[in-house]
Amino acid sequence: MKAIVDCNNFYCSCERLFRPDLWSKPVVVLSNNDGCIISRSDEARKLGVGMAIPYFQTRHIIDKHDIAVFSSNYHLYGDMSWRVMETLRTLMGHDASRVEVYSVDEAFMDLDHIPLEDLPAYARHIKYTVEQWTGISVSIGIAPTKTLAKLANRLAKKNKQLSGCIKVLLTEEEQRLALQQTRVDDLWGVGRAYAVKLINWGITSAWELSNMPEEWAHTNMGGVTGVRLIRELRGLPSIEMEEELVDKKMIATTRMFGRPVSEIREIKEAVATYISRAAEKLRRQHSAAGTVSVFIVSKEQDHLTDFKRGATISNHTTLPRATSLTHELIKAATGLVEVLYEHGKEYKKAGVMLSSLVPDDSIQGNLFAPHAENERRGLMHAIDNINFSMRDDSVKFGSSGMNKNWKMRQELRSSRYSTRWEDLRKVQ
DNA sequence: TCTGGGGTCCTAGGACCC
DNA sequence: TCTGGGGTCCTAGGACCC
Repeated sequence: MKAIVDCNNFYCSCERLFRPDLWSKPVVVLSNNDGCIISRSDEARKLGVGMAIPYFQTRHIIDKHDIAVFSSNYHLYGDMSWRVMETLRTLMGHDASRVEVYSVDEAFMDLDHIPLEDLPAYARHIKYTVEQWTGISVSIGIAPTKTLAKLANRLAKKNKQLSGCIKVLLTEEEQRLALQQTRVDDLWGVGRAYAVKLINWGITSAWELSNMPEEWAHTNMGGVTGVRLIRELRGLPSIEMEEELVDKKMIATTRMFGRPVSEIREIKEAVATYISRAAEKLRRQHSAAGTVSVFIVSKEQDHLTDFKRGATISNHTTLPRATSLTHELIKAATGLVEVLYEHGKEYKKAGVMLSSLVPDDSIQGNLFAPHAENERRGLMHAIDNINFSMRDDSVKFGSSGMNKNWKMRQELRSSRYSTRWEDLRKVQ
């Protein structure tokens, strides 16, 4: 059997850990640039604050009820996430194949070693332990497949009082009932596009979908993906646990600007900054990139109605040789900016992508490379170490700019309680 | 005025080869 | 006049996830 363990309102829970005064108060956390609501406490949800809604649109509710608002604080969430996952790994005897970290606030667990009749009690044990050790409350769904476990988890969250945040689907009868209670558009693996199709075909419940033939799913729901979904709903495991720590195949850094930008110098600064960040991620997994891509999005008049479909233009460069050196990547990327940039336009967003990743086998120093290059590699390493230990961009390249007027807004960020000495809570 | 960021997997179709 | 078939690799784009 598989379990999914999911932290309740994760970002809000993290913020509350260090603010006991907010423990039963409504709280929300905003996306980068203070754009959208990306986490809300149960109290905030009950007051009518929507998920993924722009901050300014829900501002009237927030002000009226004096809801606590935080900009996102990823240092804090990343650290708390690590603590939760370590707890789960400890419970599994550090058997790496039994815990798959699925996202910052979710993990799948393989519970095949626990007798079926013990699973409800074992789920309570997991929940209790995580809450004791980290202060974060979790919901747990358990079922024969990942997809059914996700579905169980959803049902557990829907009625926390009744379920105690735990739902276990052991028997076929329990699974059938759960499928009948779930709409297709609430399934893991069914997004907006398929939901519209399915409902047009008259398939509205997960139960109905599970009874469709596999060939039909192959034709109409993205080939093997659709077949796997249907098999999973029927209790046949088709999406296996994944090994941890697989290297990324693509690394991206993209951001909205804090205000519209029209000067090429500023766009280059931003792109150089994003490349520096992406190159750090690249070196952390000991990879080198063979392709650099850049995109910029201009500010269109109709962005209010259709803001996602902005006028995005992008281009990429294949490097003569894969590299992990920041300055080489910056050179390629700023070159692309010159190709893409149009004088007189205003831009609201830019991003970089590193792909065609290969192992950086020259990390130890390449015998045939010029001496100067090995020195630069040493410098990269030193910069990464300093930036990591300071948990900030203490050292950076001149081309990334010093003023950064284009930088995103983050006006309401909490302290980095758990990762910076100067932000540690003081006990009087 | 104000709408996030970072990924993965899969398929179709074109280019190219024999 | 007559113009195959099958394989591989790559890319773009669509769909999904949190």
